Amino acid sequence: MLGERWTLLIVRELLLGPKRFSDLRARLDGISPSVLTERLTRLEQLGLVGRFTLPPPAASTVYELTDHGRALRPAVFELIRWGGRFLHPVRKGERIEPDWMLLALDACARRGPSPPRTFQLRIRDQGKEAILYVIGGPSGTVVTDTHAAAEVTIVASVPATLSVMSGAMDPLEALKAGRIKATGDHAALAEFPQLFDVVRPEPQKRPA
Amino acid sequence: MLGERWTLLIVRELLLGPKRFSDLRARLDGISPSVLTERLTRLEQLGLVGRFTLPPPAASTVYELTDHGRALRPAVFELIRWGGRFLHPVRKGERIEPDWMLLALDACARRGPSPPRTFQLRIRDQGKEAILYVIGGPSGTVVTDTHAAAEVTIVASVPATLSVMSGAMDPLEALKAGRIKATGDHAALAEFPQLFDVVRPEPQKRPA
DNA sequence: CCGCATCCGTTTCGATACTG
DNA sequence: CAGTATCGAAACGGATGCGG
Repeated sequence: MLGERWTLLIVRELLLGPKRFSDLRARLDGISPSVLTERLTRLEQLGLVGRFTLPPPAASTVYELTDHGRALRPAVFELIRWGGRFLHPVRKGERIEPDWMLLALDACARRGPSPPRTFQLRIRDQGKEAILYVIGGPSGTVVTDTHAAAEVTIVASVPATLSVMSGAMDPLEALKAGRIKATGDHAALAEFPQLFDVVRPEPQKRPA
Repeated sequence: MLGERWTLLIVRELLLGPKRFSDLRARLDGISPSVLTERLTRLEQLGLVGRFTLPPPAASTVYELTDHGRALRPAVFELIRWGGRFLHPVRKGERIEPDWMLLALDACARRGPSPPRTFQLRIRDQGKEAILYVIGGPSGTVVTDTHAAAEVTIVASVPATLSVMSGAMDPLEALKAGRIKATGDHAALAEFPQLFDVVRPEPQKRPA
């Protein structure tokens, strides 16, 4: 059901929420409309994706994961965690949508105890921005909104975020070097990487 | 790296141990030799698979996962767990290799506390047999050999094993009905399903 | 615009035959 | 046994068109 090209990538996109046909097309580099149609139809038949028409005035079609589809989240997260090992350093021309980082940070959030801090993270790339909250404590989570006040707000690019969360670059050094910006309790910043479990990429191998 | 057809299935096969070209071909229904060659070559370039020549007198080539490849185990396991919801009942003509069940049982083994029993399981289908040990206790595991003595030995087909482990069929009833055979402490048999965390398939939906 | 359907040149696939 | 060679069928990417 999932082994064909594009299928798991479509599921990944829809894990971020319902999307329109053209949204999916724009976020999946190189997919052709006919293939996207075919995959969505098939995923709908399989019961992994539902198709809905928004009420007026929007009145456009959106695709959304069903319960069966959402159940793929742990599998996709494990694939994301695995893929992390090949992500350093980010290659030139590699497009990483900021809100993919929501999945990446969630997939890599430390499930055990971590410092009880709340960070607001604003990830910017190519005019797009994703805002998310990373919450430490007994069980870490990553969410798109929260009532808890963030002690620190970090503004960073996608590559800078990856470097800092993976521990490849120290947050305070990144701040000094201007790679990230931060407002709030700068001291808490040093604990940020402790909120994640990242497989450190070995410097040696970097397949094409 | 993994999105193409066959690739994840090849990884799944190799998670069970090193395999020869023709073994892989026989276990992947419908793959053509040229495609298998292409996929193996690519996986080797990517550093997920290694190719080795066995010392004489065997002197044949085997393919084996590298550390990077083996790191896919959690992702494959999550996919297996997810797929379990579509596995009941087993369709006619659906070929399930007995040793795939080693992966399935391992993927679904309850990670939390479970009854401290050891079961030997002999899964037979189409003249092939897989022998494995399911060990309960504080942390359940599934292995292919153990020094612990098994309290019960179960002999079952693939579909019967799936039915019993998922809780769809009670072990003692399965025994009475002749769907499985057992030697040893029959009373312990009733605890067998407690060694697994299985997503119970909803009877409603069963996509093609 | 959005959601496709259609067409077309290219790539890839599956099946089978064949070779070192 | 481990692939390579070949060939028709299917799938793909890209462009274009078209109705709502």
